[in-house]
Amino acid sequence: MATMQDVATLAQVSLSTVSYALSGARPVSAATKARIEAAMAELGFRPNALARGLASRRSHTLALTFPAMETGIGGTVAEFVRSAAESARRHGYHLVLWPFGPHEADEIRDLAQQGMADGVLLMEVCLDDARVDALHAAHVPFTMIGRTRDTSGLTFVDVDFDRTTEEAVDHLVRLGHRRIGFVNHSAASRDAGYAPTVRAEQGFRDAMARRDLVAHAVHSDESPGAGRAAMSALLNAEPGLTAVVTMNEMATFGATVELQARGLRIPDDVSVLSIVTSPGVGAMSNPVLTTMHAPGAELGSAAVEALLGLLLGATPPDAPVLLPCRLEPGASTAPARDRT
Amino acid sequence: MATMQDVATLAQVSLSTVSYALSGARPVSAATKARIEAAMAELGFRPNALARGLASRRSHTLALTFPAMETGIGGTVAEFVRSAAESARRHGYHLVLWPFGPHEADEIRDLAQQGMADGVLLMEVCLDDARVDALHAAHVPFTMIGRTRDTSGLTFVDVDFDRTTEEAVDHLVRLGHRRIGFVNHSAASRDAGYAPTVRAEQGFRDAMARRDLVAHAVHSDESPGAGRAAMSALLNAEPGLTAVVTMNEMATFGATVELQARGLRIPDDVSVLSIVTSPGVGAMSNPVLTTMHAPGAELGSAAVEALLGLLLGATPPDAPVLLPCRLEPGASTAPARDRT
DNA sequence: TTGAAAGCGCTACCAT
DNA sequence: ATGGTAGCGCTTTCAA
Repeated sequence: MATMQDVATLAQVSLSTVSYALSGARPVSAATKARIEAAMAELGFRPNALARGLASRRSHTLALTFPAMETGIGGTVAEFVRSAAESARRHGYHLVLWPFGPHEADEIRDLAQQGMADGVLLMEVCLDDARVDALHAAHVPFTMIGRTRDTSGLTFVDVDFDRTTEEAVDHLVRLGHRRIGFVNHSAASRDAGYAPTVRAEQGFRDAMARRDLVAHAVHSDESPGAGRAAMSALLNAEPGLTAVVTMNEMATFGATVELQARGLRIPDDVSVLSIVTSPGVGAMSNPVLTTMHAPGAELGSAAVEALLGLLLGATPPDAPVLLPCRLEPGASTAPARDRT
Repeated sequence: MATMQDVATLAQVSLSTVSYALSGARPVSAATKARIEAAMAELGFRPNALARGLASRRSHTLALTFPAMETGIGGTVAEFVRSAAESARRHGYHLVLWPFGPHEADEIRDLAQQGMADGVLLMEVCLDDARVDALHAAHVPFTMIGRTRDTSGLTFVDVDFDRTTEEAVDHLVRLGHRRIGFVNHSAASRDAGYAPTVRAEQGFRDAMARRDLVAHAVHSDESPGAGRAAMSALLNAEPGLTAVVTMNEMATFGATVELQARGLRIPDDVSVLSIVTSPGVGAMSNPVLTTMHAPGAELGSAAVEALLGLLLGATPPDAPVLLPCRLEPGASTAPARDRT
């Protein structure tokens, strides 16, 4: 492998000039630059990333803590990861995956202090998250995907749950629905401080209250069976239900089954609107679900850019990035038909 | 940040002894080792990964080319990525994501030559793959996920399509089915040399031929609409069809819709067996699909271990890893009922 | 069992 | 506009 010194010798310039020609950190005459580039091409020179990192004290690598994804995650996370990796690359950075959960704050901090990454992207942040404190204390630059309860002084990107639930309810209310249910993630996730579970429910309740409507919200484990039971519970609590908002993909599939089992047609009798969904899940149902697709890709690039901003010295948290889910029309929502 | 020299000074030993105490590459007396460890703990010492990599000429990082996932990827890839990242970590390696497609062989080679990664995991390998030639020519250690047409001298892990299709057909034939269809990935993917499309169809045809059965195989784009059309084509070609094997998740959802639309019940009239599936997709249908789940996680760790083997000098390709998909019983396959 | 020192291949400062 | 050079924080010979 050719080194920078080899290039310098061949181009008959000093090593440092080659370095500057490459980084552009100081002007190099067109003539010498041309000779250097010719030499680099001839030798097939590739600058050594580790040497560069060691000398410059920047690894040009970002770390992404990769969630455990026990269950039906996948889609949204995959979109996010891919977008983050691509965005990092566009900015000349690598993305490394650190498969650590919320309880391994020390491991994450230790790795960060090994200098393999210049900053950390923290996925699936909980309302109270030990990793946040650990990284903060260690002065490791990081941005959160999601956000803790208190975000003062922290950088984050997140789904705008308030706006998403507001728009979901708005969509249904405009169709004439007034008896609307909500199938959330599991009670366990809420107890674990999983923020989306908490924020979405609050958003849904607020949106309903704003319209003087009664909010029927239930939790469901991430399985069709649990979703079916949740739908059943919802219908028992409010027999006149005409629409349901779901934020739990596996449960949604069970919920539609329960509706069918009761002889309720989608969307004629009950509208189903699935929010914060992965790409493609809407198409997996019949009829195709109306969904509000989680902005995984946008969050991925936004998170990378926020972190790079931090690295460049943007001490104050830039305008927090809050993105709503976009409505993707399907065939599972329709005007309300009274069934009381 | 404390350096190794700081530790050495505090422990009153030489820098090299600290290094050896850490790596174990040469014996260090228990007493000095204890002093060194105390010093490291006191200083909160973390060895610098870049310096280590530069000096040892090993980055302790593996690169994973991350597929573009234009289409319904997601689940299986996510499983694979997570498992690979975890396995790498267990072995003291990092996993970096390189978002490059099959046509960016040069970029992948260049990055590999920057020394940021000791080896490359190549996902979604095509039958003829430019990346394979590029990496081979550049002497970059790599292992393929999937395999090219000619695998001589190459290391790979892959789904055992022969065994998977054989077991799929076996499962159905044991249930009395003889008129069995196959819904494959798109014709475009076959034309692009996407190996699973080619290998699965061949495996299906072989399995059917072995039993003197007629193989009805069709391609379908990755969408429910295309899947529905494919199912329709299959039924028109063979009205007496009693079972269908699918290897296309989005298409599977459309296929079941087409069956229902024709008044055919699953599994009473037609059995559906979905192969090489992502986790959880079976549960998204009603009835729950019988599936053969792609061994994403197993492939991930196997791929990492194969690559690490290469790095340790295992020049000869170790026993190639070929893993079949495991049957996960659902409610979509049942004994055949003649409909001719 | 331990120490000293020569790099690894760059960046960035101090020169000129 | 260019050159010289001191590190960056380790690994790994070579010596003792």
